[in-house]
Amino acid sequence: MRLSSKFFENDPVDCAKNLVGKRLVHGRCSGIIVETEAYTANNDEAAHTFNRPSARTFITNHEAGSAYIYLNYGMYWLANVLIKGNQGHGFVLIRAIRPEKGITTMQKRRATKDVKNLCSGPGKLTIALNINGEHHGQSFTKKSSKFWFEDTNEKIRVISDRRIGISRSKDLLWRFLEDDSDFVSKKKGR
DNA sequence: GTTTGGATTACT
DNA sequence: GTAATCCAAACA
Repeated sequence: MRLSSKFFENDPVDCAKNLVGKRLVHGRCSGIIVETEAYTANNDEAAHTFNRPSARTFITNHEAGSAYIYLNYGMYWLANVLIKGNQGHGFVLIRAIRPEKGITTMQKRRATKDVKNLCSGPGKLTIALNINGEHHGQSFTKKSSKFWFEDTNEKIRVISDRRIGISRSKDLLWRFLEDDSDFVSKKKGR
């Protein structure tokens, strides 16, 4: 079952947690999400909404479940889902997936054979799945969507950790990942 | 028009 | 440890 827009009309932090274990599909490639991060439009200094008017405009002009995709460090596309909850809006950054289908295609795109290294980071998975700026603003939840999320029967132990690569609001435990997974960008320190 | 700061990755 | 590389925003 594809996730409908209802799924993304919720609290961004809950959505980030709940997306771990779901399947992300684009074309013939797919994988199980093992790592996400939440960013909220209110009171989160690390979110784009804090100092980017364009991000706030994006929220106003798009539905829950739309893709917010941007170029980071001038080289890597990062994929987010727009979340619009009653309590507040925000984004969920997809940070890592465990590859399922289309592995040879992904290996070619990423120029590596190591499956554990294919999609273990936000910039890596967009390359492997061929997601880029052309997809900015497109929907994850429509019938006509090129990419979408699916429910699964995965039994995954989800743990929370501090978000990675940000300088502000570092102490919030808004990174969600599968415990002891080999497919995440970074395991939680013990 | 110029400067600044990134939600990263691969390589040494 | 650090180079690679570019856009939006802020400033002048």
